[in-house]
Amino acid sequence: MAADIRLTLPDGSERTVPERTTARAVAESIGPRLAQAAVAAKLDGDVVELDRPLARSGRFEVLTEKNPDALPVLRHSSAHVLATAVRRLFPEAGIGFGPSIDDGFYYDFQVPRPFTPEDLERIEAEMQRVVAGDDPFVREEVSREEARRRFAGDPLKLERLEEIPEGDVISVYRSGAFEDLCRGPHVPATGRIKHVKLLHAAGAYWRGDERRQMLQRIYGTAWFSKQDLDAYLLRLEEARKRDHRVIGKALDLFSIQEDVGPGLIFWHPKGAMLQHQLRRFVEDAILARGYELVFTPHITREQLFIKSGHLPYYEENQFPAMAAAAGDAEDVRYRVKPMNCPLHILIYKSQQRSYRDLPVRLAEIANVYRNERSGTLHGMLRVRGLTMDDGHLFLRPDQIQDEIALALELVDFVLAQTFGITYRLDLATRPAEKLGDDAVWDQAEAALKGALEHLGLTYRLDEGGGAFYGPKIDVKFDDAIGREWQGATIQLDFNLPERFELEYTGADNKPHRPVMIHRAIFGTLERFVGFLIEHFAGAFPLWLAPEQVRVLPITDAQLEAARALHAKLRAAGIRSHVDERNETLNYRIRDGEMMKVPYLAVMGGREAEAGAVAVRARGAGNKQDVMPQDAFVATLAEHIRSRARVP
RNA sequence: GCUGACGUAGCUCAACGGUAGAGCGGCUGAUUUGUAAUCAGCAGGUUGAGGGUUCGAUUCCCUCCGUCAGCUCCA
Repeated sequence: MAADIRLTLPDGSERTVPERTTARAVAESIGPRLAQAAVAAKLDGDVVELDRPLARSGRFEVLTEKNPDALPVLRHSSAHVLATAVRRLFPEAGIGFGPSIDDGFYYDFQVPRPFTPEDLERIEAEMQRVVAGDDPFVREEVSREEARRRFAGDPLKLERLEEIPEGDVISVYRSGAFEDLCRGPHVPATGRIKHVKLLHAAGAYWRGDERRQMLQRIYGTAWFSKQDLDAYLLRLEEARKRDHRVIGKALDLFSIQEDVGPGLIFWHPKGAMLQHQLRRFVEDAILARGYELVFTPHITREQLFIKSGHLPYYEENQFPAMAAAAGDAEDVRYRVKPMNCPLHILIYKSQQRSYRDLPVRLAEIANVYRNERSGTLHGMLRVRGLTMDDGHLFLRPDQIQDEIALALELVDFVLAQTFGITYRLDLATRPAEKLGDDAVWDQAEAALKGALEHLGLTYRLDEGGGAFYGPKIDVKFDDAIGREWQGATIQLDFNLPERFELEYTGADNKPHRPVMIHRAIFGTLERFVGFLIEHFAGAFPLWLAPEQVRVLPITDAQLEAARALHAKLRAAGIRSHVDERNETLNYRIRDGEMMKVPYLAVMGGREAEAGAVAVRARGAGNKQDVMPQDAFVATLAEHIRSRARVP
């Protein structure tokens, strides 16, 4: 009666087994050791547990601990073990969701008081007892009525249950005394979870909605081997050393001062040099691409932002209004700008534009201020005083595709070709609170999508992630500990031209409405420099490094020769200084390496006499390169000119 | 903004009801050094701010400010 199904194994061979054979049975038929090592199985890309009867033919694979697809299964099961332990110690705890995430898992609990670090220790110890129990994970399919009965004491689970569409399978997983409404899959038994560690607890809104209750979320990580777990914990520690806040302090790049306020960056001389070089770089790049630089005021009458729609759509991110200026009517108020677009629009509007003039490309590296919520601030990566490398393009509709392509080319030139950064693209569509009609949004979203697809770029869809005035293509990157941030952005806008009644005169001698593109390449200098610090771990390429060469005379006898080399470097535009401190050479080399200076130029008696220099490149250890001073200067000057990624 | 943890010398950290300490860094002196820390001495703190409890508070309690992690929100 049972029909046969055909399973295609990874080696290409086929196996015919009766329908409803379990994955475990198939694994056993392949080999007992494979069955021993099996964690779960995969049928046509879907991960299933070993005891699940197979219902259809397809590509079949046994997942062992070596297979990366097995890790999410382990981690999801670890979340159940966590919940089991919490329920044992805190029987009154309500349960929310407990998924696997990158590198680990979490589980949300509804508890009368938040977990303390001591609670976490107790919970972790209890988890070890759950693991020792080696309870099998048992899957059961139940009716909606039965599920309601079983989760009667768990209001969060009941809420979730009611969202499962009629006709869908409702599955329940039980291990020991713990039962969860869950899709699975799971490892065979709790005993498979050996190398698990709880990391921290924090509040998290139920369903990610800040209007709803806050649950207590416990984060953990789980691995198949102790080595993997230790390696992961070491990786976290190493990442902490790359943190731009740590390096920024160690290399004296920037500070944030309580007297002045959170989210406001002090660029110290070395950090300011980074910003200076980046500004020069991007200004050259955009001037070569037909942009014109502008400068606009930092504060404007509030009326401008009412007209643009920033008030009220963006009001919660703006600083409150300032009083009227001397001589103004009393009801006039000023705002510090959170964006530059309305001001650039006014420059566009300051004269009549012909279709021949378009595209008009205006750019400004401008300071804007946004009233970001206090809990979101993060070093240089999320600040209240932002230095945007902003640009606004005013186009004829027929120029949209080309200009988006040019903007994407510029992004790639700066990020990938210059810095070697790999980035991801998101297409962010209309948000809930938005300006303008859906028809206009349809058009704008289609144009961005068309440009991405025309260029053959892969992208993710960020539903609802657009700006209030238009959809955008965002560039995303990760920080040292894997958090995702947005850098460059290209935004298409049909709304602001409408609100400001922008026009150009067409070939038909009639007025037409231009389209706008808002774009930033770095995003903001704050976030970009913060990211670069982590990307390079403070070891910036030569052209960007605040201090490019440090000249080290071995003894005072070489002081004059060292100063002479320094003068040659300076004359060639190279940022150098002489370390004249009364310390051993070893001490000064160590300091130079720790300060990430690209080249240490050691000047000893032999070199001074020969007009040479002993060059130690950053990170090259004690491998030194003795060369004529002129050759050294010329080589560096060329690397700087070409923005080579050295040393 | 919300939940929790944490704020001690320039930096990294000790001390946890009884006169606040170390290493690094800084300064001074000696040393003149050949590829990742030379030695010695000295200076440096109303323990984030304000209140309270106490004979006595860095330590316990409250409020505020800030930082960190997460959530939410965003370049």
